[in-house]
Parts: sequence; structure tokens; C-alpha cells
Amino acid sequence: MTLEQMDKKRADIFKALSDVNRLSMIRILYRHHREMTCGEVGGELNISKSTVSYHFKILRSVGLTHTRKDAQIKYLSINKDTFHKYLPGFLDSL
Amino acid sequence: MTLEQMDKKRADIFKALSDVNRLSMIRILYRHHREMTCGEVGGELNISKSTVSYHFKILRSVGLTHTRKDAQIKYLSINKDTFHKYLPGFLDSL
DNA sequence: CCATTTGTTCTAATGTCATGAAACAAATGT
DNA sequence: ACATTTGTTTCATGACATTAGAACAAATGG
Repeated sequence: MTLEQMDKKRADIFKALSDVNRLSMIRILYRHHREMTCGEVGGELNISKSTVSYHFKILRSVGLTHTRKDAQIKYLSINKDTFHKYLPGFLDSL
Repeated sequence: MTLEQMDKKRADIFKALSDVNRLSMIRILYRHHREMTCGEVGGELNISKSTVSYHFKILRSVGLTHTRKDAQIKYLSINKDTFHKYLPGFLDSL
């Protein structure tokens, strides 16, 4: 992997975290220390469910969160591996 | 400072690092272990000088870099304090 | 079978960002 | 004085991001 490709990957991670709603979603997930549903997380923010879905898709696409589906409900959680790899120490600063 | 204000501040930092050119500029500055001029940094990237100036203004505005003026030349450097505060361990991963 | 819950996708509107050319400003050198 | 160097600002443009509403899909419960 070239330096430029690594810069690109890092930029994608930072871009995913550059929106205040997405950052709040990460903080909420992290502080609850458990899986949460889309609706639970969205309920703490003042935005529509389609917007919540849009933001979680972006977080998932760069590997910052993980989704587990059980029946009709989807459980979200933080992907700590990605944070530790690209942003060591960041989660604990939340 | 409220949680929302802290999320906003973090989002601004991440936004500043979410562009591949700005990330390359930080990497170049960090790896040279010395102050560099705008022109030197820009010379390693393939973008116009006005674009380089635009990007450094953004990095400066969130405190990621520092500028020292000596005569007509401006010397740029990394502001390690900001990195250590918001992204501990990140610089060493570059 | 039908209403409800949970979340996704589509669409349209609006807003923000990145870019380079040109003009500008400040300091220097001849 | 005047050209040169170094960087900033202004401007126009094209590209991309964010948002909510509506329609949709899948699973559940009565």
C-alpha cells in the first residue's frame, strides 16, 4: 500500500467522523457499553430516522461500527479494532 | 463545555483532516522533523499555490499547525499539543 | 389478514467544499 | 524604481454532503 493510498484510507475514516451527528452517535454507542438499536441512538439526537440510517451506513462503510441483525431489529456496536488501528486512544477520550 | 460542543470541536478537527491533500501536508511536515515553507510543502503535491494556502488556513484554524513569519517567508510546523490532546498516538502512526 | 415496528432507499432541496486563475500585498534584490 | 519571490484573497464553478418526507421492505403480533 502506497503512502497516498494510506492517506486516502485515513481521510475516509476522518471524513466519516467529521460530522457532528456521526460523532455523537459514536459517543452514545461507546458510553452505553452495549449494543443499541438504530432507533435508540437516533432517539437521543434530534434527526429523522432516514438521516440516522444514512449516517450509520457511512460509519459502517469505513468499518467504524458493526451491525448484527436479529429478526427485524438491527443491533449496532462500535468496531474497536478500527479505532485502535487508526485512532489509538481516541475512544477513551470520549 | 457541553457534550455537544465537544462533539462539534472534535468534528472540526476531523473535518480538517478529512481531505487527502491536507492529510498529506501533515504527513510531509511531520516526517521532515523541521519547519517548512508553504512552497516546499506544496511542491511535493500537485496543486496550485492558492489551494495550498487554502488548506493551510483550514489546518491553522483548528490549531493543527503553527505559522511563524520571518521577513516575507512563512514557516509552517505541526502543533503537537493539539494532536496529543485530540488524537493521541496518531502522529506516530504516520 | 392487517396494523405496527424497525429500518432502508429514493428523491429533491439546500448547503458546503475544493479548485485554479487572477489580482493583490509585502518583503527583497538589483 | 522595478522585477522577483512568497503567500493570501477574491471569484466562479463543479462536485459532493446533509436533510426530511414518502414509499418501500421485512418481521412481528393481534
